[in-house]
Amino acid sequence: MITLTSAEENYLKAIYHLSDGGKKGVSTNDVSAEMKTKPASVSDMLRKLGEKEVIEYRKYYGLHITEEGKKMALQTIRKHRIWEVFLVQKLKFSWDEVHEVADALSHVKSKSLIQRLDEYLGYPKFDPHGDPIPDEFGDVRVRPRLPLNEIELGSTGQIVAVKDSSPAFLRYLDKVGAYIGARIKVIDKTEFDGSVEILVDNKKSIFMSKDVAGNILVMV
Amino acid sequence: MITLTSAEENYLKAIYHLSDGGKKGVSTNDVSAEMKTKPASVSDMLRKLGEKEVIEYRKYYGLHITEEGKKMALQTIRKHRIWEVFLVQKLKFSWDEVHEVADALSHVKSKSLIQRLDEYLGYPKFDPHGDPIPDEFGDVRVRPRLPLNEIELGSTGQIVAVKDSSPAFLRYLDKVGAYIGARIKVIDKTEFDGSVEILVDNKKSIFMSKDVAGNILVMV
DNA sequence: TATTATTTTTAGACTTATCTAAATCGCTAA
DNA sequence: TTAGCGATTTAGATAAGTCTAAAAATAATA
Ligand SMILES: [Mn+2]
Ligand SMILES: [Mn+2]
Ligand SMILES: [Mn+2]
Ligand SMILES: [Mn+2]
Repeated sequence: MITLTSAEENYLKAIYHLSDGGKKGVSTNDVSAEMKTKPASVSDMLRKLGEKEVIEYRKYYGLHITEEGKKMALQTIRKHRIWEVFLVQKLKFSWDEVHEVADALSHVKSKSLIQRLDEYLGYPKFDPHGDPIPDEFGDVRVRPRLPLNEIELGSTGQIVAVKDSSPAFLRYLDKVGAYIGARIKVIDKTEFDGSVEILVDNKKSIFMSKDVAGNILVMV
Repeated sequence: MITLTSAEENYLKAIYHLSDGGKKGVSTNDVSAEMKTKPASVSDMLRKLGEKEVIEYRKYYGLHITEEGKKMALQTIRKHRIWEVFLVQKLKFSWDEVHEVADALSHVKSKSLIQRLDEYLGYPKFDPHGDPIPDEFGDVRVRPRLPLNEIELGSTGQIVAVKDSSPAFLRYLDKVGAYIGARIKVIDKTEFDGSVEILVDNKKSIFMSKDVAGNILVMV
């Protein structure tokens, strides 16, 4: 049975995201940028993760996550997202405050803690940012979703997730009144700059830049 | 502002308990036994805690906890006990399973997490083992309480806490039907071996050895 | 009080995770 | 085809927390 330290779990989770769920190879510098640690530290960590066979690592050529690595990354992601649900739903944190705390909580080692928490929360399928929560086997419920700026003029849909979970972006969405679950309709699109205007819940109209719209994911 | 690592917090908490809340001095070996680490490791840690002035440490002569140290220990204890309440009340852990997990959770660094959790739980005053939860200023609600074996024959009272929180002891209490909050009456005492017999909630009679009775705390 | 026993500390080693500085590799542009 | 640049790894250092073995200090006992 492979066990990972908290640091190893964090690196593996970052690698899973960078590799787009295992589809792409990842470089040392990619990981360095994501983890905000120096490339030298990353090299050392990649060697360790390679020895534990959660990644396939070739010196100077980057890495690929293994099937075992994917499984473990998904379990870490599962814990992280379940804790985020708890913090927002039960403790009334706002969705821009939970990432760091959930990270710390997700490293607490206990067989039953996450099962019981999951049960307590009613087996949530998505986290506060709309990201799917893998089940205990690592299976993920995929929802087809598109960036808001790619939705056709006149179409309706529902905001289901955000690509950017940074506090700055999330607080901006709070300010303008966009939220996960909102029903939207695209009422104007400007080709020139890619900006869009949407109607939220048939009430409020919001104008947003292409940049913002590209980070909002919609299910049509 | 003094900050402690998780290990330092754990040592300081142990020291607080060993010193009976600051009343007694504590030796290196005491701490070693409590923490299950070697005396050599303890010496090193005591030096660090001394430098941070949470204890007053004289080589070869043991230590005394300082006022600042007491405050910090009480905050760690507060977090630990609040998490224990959460695990038992909300996640349905049994009271013999929560200590380790609560320990890990209590080291998560976040200004607001414990405040919000405390609020969510309705500001509990006691943990699942009947131990008082210090408030955010470190103030503790003291309840006068006596070991069950020191209660007079014929007296009534209420079980309010346990001295021994080991899983083995707690599971034994579960088995015989003793629990925090139970109304009891001492219906027999044997001078010879110190054993007692009690009536729980005017229904069930329980016979217990002096050893067991001495670890049950009663408010008369 | 002198010797022995116990307690405590020091010295040196190991592990994990990080850094800086220096060396090395691989790719690309001349 | 090779010089040079950027990416990557290696080497060596640091910090925290632990250990074992040995030294030193204190306490107990004869
Ligand atoms: Mn997150
Ligand atoms: Mn999230
Ligand atoms: Mn406890
Ligand atoms: Mn407790």
